[in-house]
Amino acid sequence: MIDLRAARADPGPVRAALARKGAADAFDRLLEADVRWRALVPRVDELRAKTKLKGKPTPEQLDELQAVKSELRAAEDALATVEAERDALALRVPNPPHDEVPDGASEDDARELRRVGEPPELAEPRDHLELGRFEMERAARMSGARFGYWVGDTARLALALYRLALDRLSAKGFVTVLPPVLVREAALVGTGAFPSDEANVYELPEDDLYLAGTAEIPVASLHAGEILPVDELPLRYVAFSTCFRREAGAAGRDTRGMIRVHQFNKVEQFSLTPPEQSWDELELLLQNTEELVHDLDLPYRVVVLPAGDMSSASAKTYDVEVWFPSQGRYRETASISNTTDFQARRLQIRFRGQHGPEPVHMLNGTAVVDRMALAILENFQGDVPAALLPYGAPERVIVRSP
RNA sequence: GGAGAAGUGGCCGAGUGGUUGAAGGCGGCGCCCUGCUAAGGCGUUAGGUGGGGUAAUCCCUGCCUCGAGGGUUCGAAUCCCUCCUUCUCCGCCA
Repeated sequence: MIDLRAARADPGPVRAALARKGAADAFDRLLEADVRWRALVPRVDELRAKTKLKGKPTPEQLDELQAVKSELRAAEDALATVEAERDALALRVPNPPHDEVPDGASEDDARELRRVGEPPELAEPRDHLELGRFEMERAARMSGARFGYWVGDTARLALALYRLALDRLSAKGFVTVLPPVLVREAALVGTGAFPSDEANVYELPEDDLYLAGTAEIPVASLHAGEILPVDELPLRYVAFSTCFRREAGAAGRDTRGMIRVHQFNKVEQFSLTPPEQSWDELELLLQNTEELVHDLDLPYRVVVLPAGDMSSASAKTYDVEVWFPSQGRYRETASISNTTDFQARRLQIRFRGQHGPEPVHMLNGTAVVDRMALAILENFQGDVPAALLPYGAPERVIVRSP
């Protein structure tokens, strides 16, 4: 949710920023509905004021009140209609991108910040399907395409990866969370996943519940509706969860292997900060992710996503992309975003500032994800980085059958 | 799944149809008092939103909000309905 009052006071810059996300039109329609809404408010307020009495009315007053009331009903209905239109439009306006975010809407428009580590020289790299045990055909017979079992050493590698990330972040003061992954619609609206990315969310209509595509969804709602004491900020969490995505619109992409599946596990960082601290916090979350990838000896690069390729909630997103030898390119394995006050407005998470309650800023970022375990398999062709050995990973992933 | 009770401001907690957006307490903030500390005194302190004024972090003013949404009534925190949540008991269960 954008700051509507600020936007109508000075719409120019907001509109220009939103145009970079392709949302200038949505913004215009919102402002137009807002104008109509504000035009109706004074009349309704005036009629409501007329209905207020301090004691029992006289018979003459009663007659007058009846007349006012029917007029008021009509005015309130009109207001409610316009208000619903305005609110629906407001949900469709994304968070304006930060000035440093590049233009463009495709992956190719991302701005590369740096490359760290050297891709390995491999004559004939085997891919993760050969190096790990995923049982994709058996999974497909059970659950369909884009599912896989992690079995044996392969599973232990993944578990060690999660434990490494959870331990590291816990040591940095992030509070560990195991959240619910079945959530109501409000949690998805609150993070901006609805209505912008509705098609990618699994729904359980019998129970009015949805499967969260990331721990960001339930963790963002942890403090929904609260006014937080300022001395408790920043609040930092690290959550482990299974993530579910329909991958609608990804037909034909990454059809081979475990790169893009409907269900995966992720360790996610999440911060709530005062507004003036959120850009430093974004760098901190990125640094945490880079440390993990670096300590896993994975070659990677960092990019800034272009305005049109970010989520609706994000003002600026860094992706950490790890080298995949079987594909000969870097692939996204982490996404770190500052949603500024966008989610905080929707979820009404505030802190008590100098001049009353203000929305906090909220940030989320991948720490580690299953896809990194695939990269580990491919970059070291089955050998396991030393950092994972204390967490129960095998020194070398051996695939046994059946 | 069945039966019952309850949801009020940052927190606790009064309030069963009309000067109640809401007593009192705690916490917070300001001032005073006291070598320091502790204690004490006085005052202040819900959120949202529309409009107006100003150099303004400010002031004036309208409206909405007592879990959410509907309804009854001239008038609802208070009565009715639906939903959500919490607690107690029973049943089931990793």
